[in-house]
Amino acid sequence: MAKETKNTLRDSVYSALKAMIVTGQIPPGSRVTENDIAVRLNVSRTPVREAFNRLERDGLVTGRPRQGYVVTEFDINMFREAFEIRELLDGHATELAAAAATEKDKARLRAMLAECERLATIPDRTTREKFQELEVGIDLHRVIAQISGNAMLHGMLCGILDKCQHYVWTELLWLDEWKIARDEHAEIVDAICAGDASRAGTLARAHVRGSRDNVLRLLQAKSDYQNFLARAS
Amino acid sequence: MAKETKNTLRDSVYSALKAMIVTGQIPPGSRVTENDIAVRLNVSRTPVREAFNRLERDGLVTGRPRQGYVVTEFDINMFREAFEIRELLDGHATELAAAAATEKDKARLRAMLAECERLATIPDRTTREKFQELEVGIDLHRVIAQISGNAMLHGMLCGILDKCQHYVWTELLWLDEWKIARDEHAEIVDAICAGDASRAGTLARAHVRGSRDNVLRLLQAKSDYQNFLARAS
DNA sequence: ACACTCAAAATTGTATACAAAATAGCATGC
DNA sequence: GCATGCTATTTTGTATACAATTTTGAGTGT
Repeated sequence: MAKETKNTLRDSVYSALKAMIVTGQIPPGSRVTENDIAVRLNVSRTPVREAFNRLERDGLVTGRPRQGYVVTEFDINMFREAFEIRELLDGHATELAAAAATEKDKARLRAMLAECERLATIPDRTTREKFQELEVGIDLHRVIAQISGNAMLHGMLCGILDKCQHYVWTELLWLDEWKIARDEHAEIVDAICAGDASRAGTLARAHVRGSRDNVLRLLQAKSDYQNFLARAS
Repeated sequence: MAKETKNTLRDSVYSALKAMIVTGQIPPGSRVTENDIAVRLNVSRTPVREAFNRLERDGLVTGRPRQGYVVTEFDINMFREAFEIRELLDGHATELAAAAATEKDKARLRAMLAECERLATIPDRTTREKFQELEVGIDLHRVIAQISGNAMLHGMLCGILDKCQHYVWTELLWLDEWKIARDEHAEIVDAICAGDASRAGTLARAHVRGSRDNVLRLLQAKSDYQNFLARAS
């Protein structure tokens, strides 16, 4: 994941807070106060405030005047919305990337695929390694968007991926294998390397829909389970 | 334009600053200091800082540590990028809206069309009235995105529209008539009212491309003219 | 036991003071 | 005359003090 911490405290706090939220250390729905974070990171409230402001703009927290901040809870509906947009953006970015990719870009994409494959085939791998595989898999999409050459598209796609990242992670880590996703990634990269924009775009859109369905199925199962528990009590 | 000023100073400052930038009162490329704005709006630097932070996140200003803020200059390339994304989002939003619009929504869209028509046919109208026509025309797209039911899509589209608004305005205000845009808007609304999602989407995408070409032509002409001046001197 | 009031605690909103860094302008040396 | 280095100014970065508001909880009256 691209660490872009400038030298200012505000940016450090922003990165730190974002990481805590995205990785679920601060769970969705929990209330966070400026003071908590300020004390925890040993800085004053000012940089924390600014970090919160930016996170609110990112949609990762929501804050109401004089009532503090709450880590945004992502319900199934928001997830659907996000992936609907992601299908559009990712599909288009992949089309553009297929037309724009240089040899260096293609090598980079292939290297990421190889890294995924390596991480996937480690015997008795740890959670950390599964986590890394997911991370590289998501990063692949970021890099494709970057290759597309449309900086604004890249920025917006990164924003959406950040928002969904925690959910994708917490849900998908339950599975042991993502062979389908790996194969799909490989196909997309192939199409990009072949310069087949139309095919790359189609594959990318299908891939996003597939990921969405995967996570939705798990979210639904969890929801059903909780309903079952509630009814049983 | 939707005024969403909460009761906090920060939000007022944000709205005020955004309005000043979007309308070009603070021209692109100009440097703005926190103190200027603080004095101008008679508040302390704190809320101004936070407003700047949010504007930076919106992409309306760019700030580098200890060097202040600069109103983002939108070059032709960024404009192309923005409209490329807008075509995707607006097209999709319009498709969704055609499927989701209630009778009340349809009435609202038709009322906006009528308002455009009224403003366009005022004899000897002032710049203010031309300005209003453009504003309602852009708002139409915001409302369509809202009707789509995808809140995230709506938010992202509004962000892009804000970023482009100043450029669209300053360029298009040179023209006296936008009959083509008005006709296209009417067709789109018709398709939405008829529930024809596919046609509505296609029309919307074509409309965005048309608007883009209009503005690009003017931007290009201006650029050519400045090159001509530079070479003549 | 329940509801209502009021006060205290917690928390953000705003202002301001001070520190750190960058820029600009001036003076000095070559 | 030009470059270089230093200082003075400007401007943001951070901390902190205080104000405003919301929440919480205890205490009292019915």
